[in-house]
Amino acid sequence: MLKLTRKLEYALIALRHMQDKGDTFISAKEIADMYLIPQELLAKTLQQMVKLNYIKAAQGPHGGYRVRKGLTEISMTQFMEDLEGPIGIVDCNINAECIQLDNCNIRLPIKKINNNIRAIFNEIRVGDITS
Amino acid sequence: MLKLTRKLEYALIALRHMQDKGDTFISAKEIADMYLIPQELLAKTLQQMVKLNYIKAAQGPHGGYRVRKGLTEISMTQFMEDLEGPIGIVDCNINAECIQLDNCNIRLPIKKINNNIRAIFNEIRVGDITS
DNA sequence: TTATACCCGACTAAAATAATCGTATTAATT
DNA sequence: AATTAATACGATTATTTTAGTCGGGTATAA
Repeated sequence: MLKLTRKLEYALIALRHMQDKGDTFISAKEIADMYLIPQELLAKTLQQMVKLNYIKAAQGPHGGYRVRKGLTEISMTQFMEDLEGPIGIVDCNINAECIQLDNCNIRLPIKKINNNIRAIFNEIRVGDITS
Repeated sequence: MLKLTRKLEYALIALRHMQDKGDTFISAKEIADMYLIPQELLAKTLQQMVKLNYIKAAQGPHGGYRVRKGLTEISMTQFMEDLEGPIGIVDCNINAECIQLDNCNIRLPIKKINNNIRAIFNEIRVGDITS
């Protein structure tokens, strides 16, 4: 309940590690070995972040990934939703296709809580975690 | 990601419904029918809440459940943790048995976020949702 | 030309969550 | 006393989500 996914954890760990290394390209393997993360899984996450333009990749020997400038300024909400889709503590906050419709008697207060949580992650920058 | 469980939803829906009905005993069936909740599942949740002394049960025909006074004053944190166990957006906030130990480079900032979320639920009373 | 590293889709495994079933017990009603 | 409507509760199954693996491809430095 209320858990972050491993993917997000791995992404943040990798970002922080890369950030520490400045401009040099870091391979997925190096990070995976260092933090005991399954390499293939990490690689996929990194590839996703390349597509999102969060990081830059270089192929071939001595290749790897490095963080793009400015990444640290984006909010955790955006980061998380880019990687994992919309945040919603209950489904009706996301797809609105609940069978209960108006019959639900806790919809509004739950929605408020959801907004509170979103607000937390809006206040936090990726850089607050990775630098 | 960051979802509440159905069990909690069902529990809150049921509590609110019972609260609206005051002192009369409401059967699991009535609530299940009304909100299209699987009856057996709801029943189990209600039984758990009986054990937690959140509600009172009465067996036999015209039996059912009713809310105990004072329930609305307890915090959502307590409520959620009573029903589903400790809140932790990452595992190391709960069982502390992460293979990475000190090697983890995002432990502290994540812990802060976890505290922020817990703080939200500490501020909210069950009654804020069910009354 | 070889070794290293990214790329990417398909697949499998594991864990968490959700739901069901069967049997027993309780108590109001007839 | 029998019936019926309800809770109690453990065991089991099903579903969904999350996590992880595999295989074949492409790029590039040495």
